[in-house]
Amino acid sequence: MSEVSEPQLEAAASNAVHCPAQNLLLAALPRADFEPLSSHLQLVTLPLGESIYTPGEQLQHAYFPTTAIVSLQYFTATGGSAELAGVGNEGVVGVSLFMGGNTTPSWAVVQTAGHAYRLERQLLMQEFNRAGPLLRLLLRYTQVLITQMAQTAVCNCHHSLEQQLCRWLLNTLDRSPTAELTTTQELVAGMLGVRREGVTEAAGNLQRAGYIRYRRGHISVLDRKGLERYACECYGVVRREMTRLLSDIR
Amino acid sequence: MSEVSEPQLEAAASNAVHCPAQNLLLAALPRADFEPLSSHLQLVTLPLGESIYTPGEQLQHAYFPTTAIVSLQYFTATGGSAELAGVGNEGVVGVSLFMGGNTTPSWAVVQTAGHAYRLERQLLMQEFNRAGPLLRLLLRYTQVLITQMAQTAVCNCHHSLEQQLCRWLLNTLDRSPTAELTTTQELVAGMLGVRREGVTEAAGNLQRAGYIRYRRGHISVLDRKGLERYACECYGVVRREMTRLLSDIR
DNA sequence: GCGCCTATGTGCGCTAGCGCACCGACGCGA
DNA sequence: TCGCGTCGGTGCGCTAGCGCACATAGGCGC
Repeated sequence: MSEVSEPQLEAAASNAVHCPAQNLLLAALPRADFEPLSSHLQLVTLPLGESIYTPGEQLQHAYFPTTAIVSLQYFTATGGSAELAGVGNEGVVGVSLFMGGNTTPSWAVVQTAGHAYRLERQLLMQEFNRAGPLLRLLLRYTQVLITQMAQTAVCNCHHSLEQQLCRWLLNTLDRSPTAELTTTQELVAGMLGVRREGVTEAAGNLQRAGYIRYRRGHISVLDRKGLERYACECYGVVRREMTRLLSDIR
Repeated sequence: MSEVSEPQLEAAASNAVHCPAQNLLLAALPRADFEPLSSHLQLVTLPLGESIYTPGEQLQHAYFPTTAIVSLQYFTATGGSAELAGVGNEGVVGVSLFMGGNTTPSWAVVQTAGHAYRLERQLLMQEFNRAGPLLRLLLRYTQVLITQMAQTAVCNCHHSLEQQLCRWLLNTLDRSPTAELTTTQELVAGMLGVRREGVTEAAGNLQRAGYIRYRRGHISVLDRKGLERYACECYGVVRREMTRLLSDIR
């Protein structure tokens, strides 16, 4: 497990290409509600493997990813692991802040390096407690997160490793700007809670089928439709629920 | 799947032994916040197998179980099923009401017949939108639900059928007044997302070990400590999180 | 008390995925 | 350009749990 260190604050000069509206939740916030927060949003760089939070750790910030992808993971007492859900620019890391628990038994680990805006706990809670659009937005998103976890539970139980891999690839693809993912089979195995060798085999099959191509730490998706056909229902269920819950907000 | 019918409203005469405070969330509500709701809480009888809600169904009530136990379940396209979480007198069925989605892709099915108080959507939302203790209480509980689902996902992935059975028995036991559970191995199999025969074998082992005894539709827990030792960490994680999140409310 | 429905027991072949061991080879950094 | 660390490929025996088929038996309703 990587050290828990402070994410690096961006120098103001490099902010030019970044903007809070790259995060869909922040973008969905009415101007009047966004304004008071905007000056307090700090752009941070999230390197691969960084822990955003760990079990029992008191959260001090909520993170709104723009280009980074964060994975909510649990690590078992016997060294196993499993991804519970992923968070990209459609969401926020740290729902336990406003749900009231402040910590969780799981980790939030950066799965794809990138950027996020973070907001201090007090400021988030101030705005949240005004019971306005931010509250509604965050609760809606939390329901999306619940759906993801539920579907992960089902998928672990009933679907083959290959189907799960398809689901995972599609989910990650939806949060990526390109069709090229930077990750190793070892990391993917950790997400799916299976052996690395199992992923090798499944990925090999998908490559032979022409859906993906990979080499040392990179996976390119060649045929998205193909993956969708191969994937189990779980991908679609979460996808639909995500659009349903988050689209009519804007 | 059983028909979705209106739960039976209790005749006023039989209310004597029932009381909203049997539900821990309602009991935790300060008097001033409980009062305006109290006259609108309807006692309902929930028979085994009844659906409280189904995928896509617009929820009209939230249900606060007292003696009933409700199971949140997902049914796959291929006829499989899995329990995502259970709800007893510690919680509420229908969090999607106040989370804003109003429906979920899953079912809520009565797993142990009993009673619940239900509250109309509008009334719940009125009180919820006042952003007072009820809101905080319900969000806290929702985090407990999230923890349950997360742990279910992990457990499905890493722990043996026997361990999962122990976890399930303990969870159900915690929500039951007696050490005698009324359920069939077939139903339990549906909850755990495994074959009925698998449950027969696992339950047989637990019986041989002296932890439980069962006969046609009944399971008695003889040695709770034994089950706890045999169970995986998942039971404890959820249990601790539940006490942490819900105890300091009262 | 009888009959039947439904819950439970059991056996058997099968498969997915595990655990382990070891190899090959890519590509980064010096 | 070389070396080495990390990533990916492969083989093998093993086990948990599946799918199916069928036997047994508890207990409810008449």
